[in-house]
Amino acid sequence: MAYWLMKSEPEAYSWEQLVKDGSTEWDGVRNNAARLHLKAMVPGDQALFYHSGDARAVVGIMEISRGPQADGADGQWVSVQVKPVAPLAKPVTLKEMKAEPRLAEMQMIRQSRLSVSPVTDAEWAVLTGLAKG
DNA sequence: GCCAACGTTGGC
DNA sequence: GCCAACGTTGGC
Repeated sequence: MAYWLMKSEPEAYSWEQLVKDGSTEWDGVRNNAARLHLKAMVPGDQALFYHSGDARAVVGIMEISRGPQADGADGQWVSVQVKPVAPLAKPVTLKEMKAEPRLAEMQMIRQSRLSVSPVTDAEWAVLTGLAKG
């Protein structure tokens, strides 16, 4: 099983909204690197939900509930379906992540604009550990 | 409000 | 095919 990190501005679509909705289509991604990550997703994979903008923290864990399908008329882009698994007991802020040496190589730290990025098993363990406080 | 990073567009 | 200009994202 693979791990991912997906970001959204809470003003656009928040974790709370996802919980309310029960699941959502993660669409509108129009970046090639992010597209490749979406295409690599398999149902059952887990993903961190990161709030960008003012919040700047990982707030919850999602599961990929359906693999990639075409997003848009030209078939060039894809979306996946996600559902919430659990909120983090304690959100992990970007500041904490940057202060943690074991997360220094995280793709989202190295390339902050990338909206969908892979997370290694080790990084996942560290991050969920931080979330327990 | 500013700026860095990065992607895209368009002229050549 | 190159590269300057421009737009967008996201952190500070």
